[in-house]
Order: sequence, then structure tokens, then C-alpha cells
Amino acid sequence: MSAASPKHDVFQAIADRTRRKLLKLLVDGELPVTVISGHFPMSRTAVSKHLRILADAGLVKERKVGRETRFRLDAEPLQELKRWLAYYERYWDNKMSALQRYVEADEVMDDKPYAPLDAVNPETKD
Amino acid sequence: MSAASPKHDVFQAIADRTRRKLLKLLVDGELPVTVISGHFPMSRTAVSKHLRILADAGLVKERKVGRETRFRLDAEPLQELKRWLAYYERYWDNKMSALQRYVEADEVMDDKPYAPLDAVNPETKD
DNA sequence: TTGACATGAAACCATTTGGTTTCGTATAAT
DNA sequence: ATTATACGAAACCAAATGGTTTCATGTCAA
Repeated sequence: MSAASPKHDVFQAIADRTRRKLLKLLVDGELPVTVISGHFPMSRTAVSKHLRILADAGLVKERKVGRETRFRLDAEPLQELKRWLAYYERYWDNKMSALQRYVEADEVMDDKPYAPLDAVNPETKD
Repeated sequence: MSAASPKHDVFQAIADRTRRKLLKLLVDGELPVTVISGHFPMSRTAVSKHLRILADAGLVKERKVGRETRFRLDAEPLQELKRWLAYYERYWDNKMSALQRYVEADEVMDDKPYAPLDAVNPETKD
């Protein structure tokens, strides 16, 4: 239970290259919007909207200082990604491709022993 | 150097929840399109398009068997994600928030010691 | 107090995305 | 030979996305 109902999920937030660059830029500390947008070839408003999306995903925090708003990285939500990834790590030790796993699971290779349409992924998130 | 010029990048490919479910479903082995689409509340064609996107990102492989096309997981491209994530791991040990890092880096907190606008992220991908 | 700076909100726009239905074609089954 | 199955391609559509410009507001500086 980190942020309450994050309007944007982490997967979407990091899907955009500009937003990934934003995260990287904010790694070194707090920066106000104008300075941040100076690093990008688009309007300040556009950058501001990206920052909003990152904030909605919990990946950046903001703080008002006088007339400026400073943003900083909060990497914590990336742990969700880490957990998601961990599930797949064993599959890229290509000691076992999906094909091989299938064949070895039962030697049939014909018939209809496909995933039973129910009882598959009983209820895990994704 | 895995796939040559992947038309879709991994970040985008996994941004969609349906596609993440597809990956999970294909973990256990090869499946033909019709069986796959049976697990989703949308048309076969829609699922097929998702599979195409995953294939473009290198996350699934396909194989023609008679009149069917069977898809299987290829987790290898997820290693890129893993590397990307690794960069941020040290930041979610919240022993040090971005704010703290900034303050401790130099005690100024005023002035203009913001990221120098050049010499920032000299040339790393994202 | 007057003007400049920092920012978000709003309205708008083109393109991409995620979905649909319809159709053509290759393969398998009768 | 005919029919049924598996699939992708194409045309289409609504909504989301990534961007723009303009405007209003709050804060700092002269």
C-alpha cells in the first residue's frame, strides 16, 4: 500500500521516452519546472504535463518553493516493476525456451492439452 | 544485439495490461491464436494485433504449424528493462531521497547550482 | 505599485492506440 | 470436391496521447 489509487500506473508512466529522461534528470535532486523544461525540445507546458503523469504514478514528488514548483524523483513505485520482472527472470535463462518447456511438460505435442481456458492464471494481477 | 531494429520497444509493449496478461499466459508454452484469444474478452483480431506488437518487441516468437500460428514467450528482451531498473534500485533504498541528496550534495540550496543544462546525461539512452 | 517571472488550467489539434467488422486465403477434414 | 477452421489484412471508429498556444494567478523584484 503505497500511494492511494494512482491515477496512472507505473507501466504507462515509463512507456514514454521523455518521461524516462525526466526521471533520469531528477535523479540528482530537486529541480523547478522551468529548469527541467530547458532540457527538452518542447514547450514548458508539455513537460509540465509529463511531470503530472509521473506524479500521478508516484514517481516524482513536488514541493512549492516561493513561486516555483520543484520536482524530485521518488523511485519507490519502481519496485512494482521489479517484482513483475522477477517473475520472468527464470525464463530468460534460455536453458529453457517456452517451446522446450511445452514439449517437455508432456510429450504429446498434438491433441488439445492447451491451457484449459479456466484455471489459467487463477487471479493474479497481470 | 538481439533483434534488429525492434519496431516496438519493450517499454511500450508492456505498457498495456492485455499484453502483460498475454505474456503471462504464454509462460507455460506455445499456444495458437484462437486458444489464446479465448482467454480475453475481445475479438481474435484484437488479440492478434497485441501479439503482433509483442512480436515486434521480440517478446514472443511465432511458429506456423499447419493452419495455425503458435506463439510462445521470449523473455530475453525484458533484460533491457532489468538493466534500466537496476540504475534506479539504489534510489528506493529511501535512506536518501532526491531532496536529501540535493541538499547534501552542496549545502547552498539557493543560488543556481541546478543541473548545468549541458553536461547533464551526457549521452546515455534514457 | 508596477512589472517580470514561474506555473497550471483550458481549449484546441493531429496522431496513435485499442478496438470492431468484413473479407481473402491457406490448410484440414468430410 | 466441398466445407469448415485458423488466421491476417484492410477499412473503419472512438478515445487516449502528446503536443501547441493563450490566459489567469501568485510571487518576487524595482
